[in-house]
Amino acid sequence: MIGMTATGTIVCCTEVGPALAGRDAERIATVFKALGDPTRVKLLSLIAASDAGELCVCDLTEPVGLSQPTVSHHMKVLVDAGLVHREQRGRWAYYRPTTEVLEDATRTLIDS
Amino acid sequence: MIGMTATGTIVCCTEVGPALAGRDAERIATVFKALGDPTRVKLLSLIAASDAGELCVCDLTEPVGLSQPTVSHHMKVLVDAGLVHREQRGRWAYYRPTTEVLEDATRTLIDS
DNA sequence: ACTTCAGATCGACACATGTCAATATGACGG
DNA sequence: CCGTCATATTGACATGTGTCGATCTGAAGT
Repeated sequence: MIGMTATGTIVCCTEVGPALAGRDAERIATVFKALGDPTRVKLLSLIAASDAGELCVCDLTEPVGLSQPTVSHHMKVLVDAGLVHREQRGRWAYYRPTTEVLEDATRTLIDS
Repeated sequence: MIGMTATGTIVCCTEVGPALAGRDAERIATVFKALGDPTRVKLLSLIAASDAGELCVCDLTEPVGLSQPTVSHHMKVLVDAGLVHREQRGRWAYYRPTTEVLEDATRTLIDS
């Protein structure tokens, strides 16, 4: 926006609405940051596209071509961001996507 | 998924659909990574919420409390990700959000 | 042309992040 | 209980990232 001071100088800056609160911005950034890595994008898409709607780590290491600890680490990031839900059944850990979190983050970012 | 080998051993892993192609995953990750920082979340929300639908750098430094070079750097990241459009008018550079990119990334991630 | 002003780029620094091998944990089967 | 299997955690390392001060680039105005 272009305005003008009392002396006639053209200025650009005008007052602007308040930014998102710091905590909100950090919460939203955490969600997006979790998806800011190609490996985690692949992992989530694999789970979302699976027939059963859930997969365990052993299903995931081979498609992404990374070691088991690395996949485990990435899954923890996705869980901490609230993007997937972890359920232990016997020896295996099953992961299922929770799509609302991504939708909420996007809405909060755009609407407010 | 739980299956069983010819010898009767219970196994977990079954074949699974192919992951997103590497380039698609990287393209999507670039978009989300750009939003994976609280400062950039604030910047985009400030622009999206502004009355004119666009803002210049001088409007943005004060709300986020960072130096001009740092804000400039963050805006470049957002532009490179395709999340905002940059237009030079006179001395000022105006930024406007391009929401389709975020929607597309989300859709590609979830649907395929 | 010289100055001023908005914004971008550069160089440097501290800190975060992705990766792996090695090890720990915890569940199941014999 | 003892071994095995699936997964998590730890420690280490290279690379990436956010930030700033200093400087460069261009556009107006005088």
